[in-house]
Amino acid sequence: MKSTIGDRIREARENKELDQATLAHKANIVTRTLQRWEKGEQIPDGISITKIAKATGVHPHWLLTGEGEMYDAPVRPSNVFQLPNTFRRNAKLVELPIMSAVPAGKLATNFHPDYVDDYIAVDDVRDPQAFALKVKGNSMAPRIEDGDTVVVSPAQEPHNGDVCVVRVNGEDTLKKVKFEGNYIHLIPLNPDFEPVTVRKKDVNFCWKVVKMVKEL
Amino acid sequence: MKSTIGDRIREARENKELDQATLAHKANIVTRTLQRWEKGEQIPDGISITKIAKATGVHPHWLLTGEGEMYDAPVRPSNVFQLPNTFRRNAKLVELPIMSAVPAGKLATNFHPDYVDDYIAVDDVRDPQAFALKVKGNSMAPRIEDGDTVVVSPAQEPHNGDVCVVRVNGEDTLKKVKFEGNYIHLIPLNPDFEPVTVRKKDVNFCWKVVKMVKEL
DNA sequence: GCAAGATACGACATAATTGTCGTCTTGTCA
DNA sequence: TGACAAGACGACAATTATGTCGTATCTTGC
Repeated sequence: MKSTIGDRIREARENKELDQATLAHKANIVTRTLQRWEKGEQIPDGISITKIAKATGVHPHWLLTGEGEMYDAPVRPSNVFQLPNTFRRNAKLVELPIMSAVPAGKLATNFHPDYVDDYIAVDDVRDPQAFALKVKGNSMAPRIEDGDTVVVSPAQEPHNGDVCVVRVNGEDTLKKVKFEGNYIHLIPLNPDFEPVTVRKKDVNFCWKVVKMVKEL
Repeated sequence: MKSTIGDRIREARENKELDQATLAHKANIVTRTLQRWEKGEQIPDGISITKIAKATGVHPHWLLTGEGEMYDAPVRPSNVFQLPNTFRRNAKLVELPIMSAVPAGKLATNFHPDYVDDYIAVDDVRDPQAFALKVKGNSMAPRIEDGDTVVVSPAQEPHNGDVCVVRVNGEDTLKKVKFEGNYIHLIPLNPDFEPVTVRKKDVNFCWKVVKMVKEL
């Protein structure tokens, strides 16, 4: 039972948590057309496939053929650890690896599989790249405290006000972000800490936090 | 000046030395349609693109977008699979992908990331292109046996007496090598097998084996 | 020059895709 | 219960792609 282009378009869209109208708009087509692709009633041309791939962040090769990697390797911590796709496709409850971020400076081993020390079960996380992190430090207190676990979803676009895991020049922090031109403001929730403004080009990645788990 | 899908179709076809009629037949379309694609007058749908890619042996991703590699690398595995550099920098302990070589004949898919089935941790391997292979066959017994894992370092120049992974006319073997003019002697360690002499130009690659891991 | 093979392209009918509009269903939430 | 968002889908016209046929151009080798 192999998947069709339509199936993969839908999977890519749902992983990004876009509705049909939004994705259609991004790809510069109308909703009805996207529906027909997803239903397998019609087949998109090459240029449209490229647009869909760009809008959903998946690899065009995967979208086209179903072979190879769904997402680009560099951003996916999944080459470190990945659950089989079949495990997630029809599952609302998934198990995610918990990585412990090592102290800054030891960049090379950050998010290394050797640092997977536990797993957490969460529901409704569809991003196959999602994983969990143990928080160190109290800059986000009281909402997020030292020792809490956060689930990050790299596939999702971060927006103003979102809490994100941000790596700036090799240093990882967990902050609320605000975008302004070429700069990003990193705002701790804890008033004991000062907001920081960094240049976008200094940011290695900015991953949206979609869930937070606190152990009592 | 960027190339279009049509340009790439033509390039792929000409590299394979197919005429329009032959390729069109392979892809189950008519010549006129192929002409219109190559001229950029019309745009093929996704399924057609896949067929063209298969018939010409190029990567669908390249055909579609012009990005990435056109072909599976015959001499260099780095584009096939590479761990992000950050995972290796300053690291003595690295994790390498284990590729399983698929049967000869399926040359194009040899060492393809889809065939990465496991990882092995080794220390002191600095070649960022290094990867691991599961050995098939017993021609190197008793020192290297079927099922063992070897680490190859394509960046290193092989010399007389080194054990290498050699691909001759599409067939992979693991032998001790000895260079002599335009010829290479491939010497099995197992006396049950005979040495073979091949011409250098028939050798697709010759990669030095730097480590061998045996599971007990 | 001539023949053969490969490519190019116009014209036309057919087939497929797309955009637009309207209606229907389902699930969610206040 | 009603309002609303997301999705599904039928119908129609407009657009685009495809197949078929005929003819023209261009090498290449004899």
